[in-house]
Amino acid sequence: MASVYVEELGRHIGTEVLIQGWLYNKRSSGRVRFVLVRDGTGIVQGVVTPDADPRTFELAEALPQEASLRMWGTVRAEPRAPGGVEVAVRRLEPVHIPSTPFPIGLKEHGPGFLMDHRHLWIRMRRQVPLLRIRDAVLWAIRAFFRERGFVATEAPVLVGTAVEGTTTLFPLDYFGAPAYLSQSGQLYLEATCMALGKVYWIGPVFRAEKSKTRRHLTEFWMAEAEQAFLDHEGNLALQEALVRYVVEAVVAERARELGELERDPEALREEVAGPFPRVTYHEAVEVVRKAGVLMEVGDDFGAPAEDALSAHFGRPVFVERFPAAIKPFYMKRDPAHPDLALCADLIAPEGYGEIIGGSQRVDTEEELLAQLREARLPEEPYRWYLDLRRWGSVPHAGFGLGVERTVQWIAGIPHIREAIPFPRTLERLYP
RNA sequence: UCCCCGGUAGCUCAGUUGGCAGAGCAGCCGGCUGUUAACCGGCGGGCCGGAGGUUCGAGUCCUCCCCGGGGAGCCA
Repeated sequence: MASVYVEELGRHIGTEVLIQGWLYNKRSSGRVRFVLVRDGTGIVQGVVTPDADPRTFELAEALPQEASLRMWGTVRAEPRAPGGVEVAVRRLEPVHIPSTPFPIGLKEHGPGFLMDHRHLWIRMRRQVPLLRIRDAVLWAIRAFFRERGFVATEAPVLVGTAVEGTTTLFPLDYFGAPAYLSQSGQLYLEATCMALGKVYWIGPVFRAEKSKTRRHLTEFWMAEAEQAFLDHEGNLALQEALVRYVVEAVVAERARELGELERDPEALREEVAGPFPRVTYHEAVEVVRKAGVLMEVGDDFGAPAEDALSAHFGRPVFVERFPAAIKPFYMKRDPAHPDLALCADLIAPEGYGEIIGGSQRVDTEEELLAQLREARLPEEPYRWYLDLRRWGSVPHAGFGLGVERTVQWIAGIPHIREAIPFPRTLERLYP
């Protein structure tokens, strides 16, 4: 008999099926025993009565949590069941019976304990739907870019040049030469977009920031896009379309999982329904100050400032045209205001922080040399990058979207460490 | 790097002005024919993070260290 996944059971009502999975929980009321079996797509309750064979009836009482098993039985509609169906069990067959109790119970645990057992924690309620939502976010990003003719490409993870400041790089020894783990694939995407027109990649990037907050990881995934002949305005339109597309796709494909996380899909939809508000850096500073958060013009937005913006607009909001002095060297200046950069950050609603940073890039060698000098960066490591401005340079723009922050926002979870299977944080490299 | 909170049973925690180490869950044994983190009865389970100090006496007070969590700065 071919096996069936829990998520498909609704199509098999009245027939006998085989389910292969793990024992999530069991309950007993004397002569009626209940086994909750999970298989990655969902959890279903099997009902075992003395009508089943004696071995099966005994197993329903004796199997410990996380025993792996095969379960044969008839699917029936059951209004009391969370998924609407349950299985009248004919036979249980263990695949592996643990000899020691599973460390993670169904009651509360502390974050330290759970993180020590992350490799097992990912099997539990909340973690499974969360990782399924992450999957949907990643597929939606790929689908969006594919529909628009972007070419999926790759940037190296081992690099010899820093994109941003060198203090946040992980250094390593590359056969005796200094090298780093990449903080961003952007510079390389600028090169590939001159070859392929419009490109994107999704990959891991690394920041050696000593950040201990609920929205930081040292290793996280970025979805970065770069398009030739795209200007600042077009860049914002692209980002807005992407974020709306991703939210709509996740709401459509993972409504059940959002429900399991008690995330209201309609509230999410509403947040991305209309055009995203846009404010300039200077307007944003005013909003933040009126909200009572102290900051000076010329400062970057801290977490309290982002939260104030987020609370004020209640939807994703673009903050554009930051002072060039607080932004990286590769951003093009606003021709009307040379002290401002043609850039924007997208701040997620509900205090989830910045999820996108993007800009139009410098497109002449002279400007780039001048801005490298202003940033006190050496010219030599950027020789190849300067080359891009020597042969057929064009206006171009792009952005990077933080995948985990996006998952965190869409899933509505308080801590970013649950938005990736194996988070890397300041004090944690294991498991 | 700085600030705040915490570390007691496998897990989550309580532990009074310093005076015999506790509960719930998990485990084991038993009960219950519809349970939804089921419920009911019983049993076992401790280097109170580590070192030093104060004291007749320290889980409790003091000092230092280690570990975890939250936040700042920085960032997506």
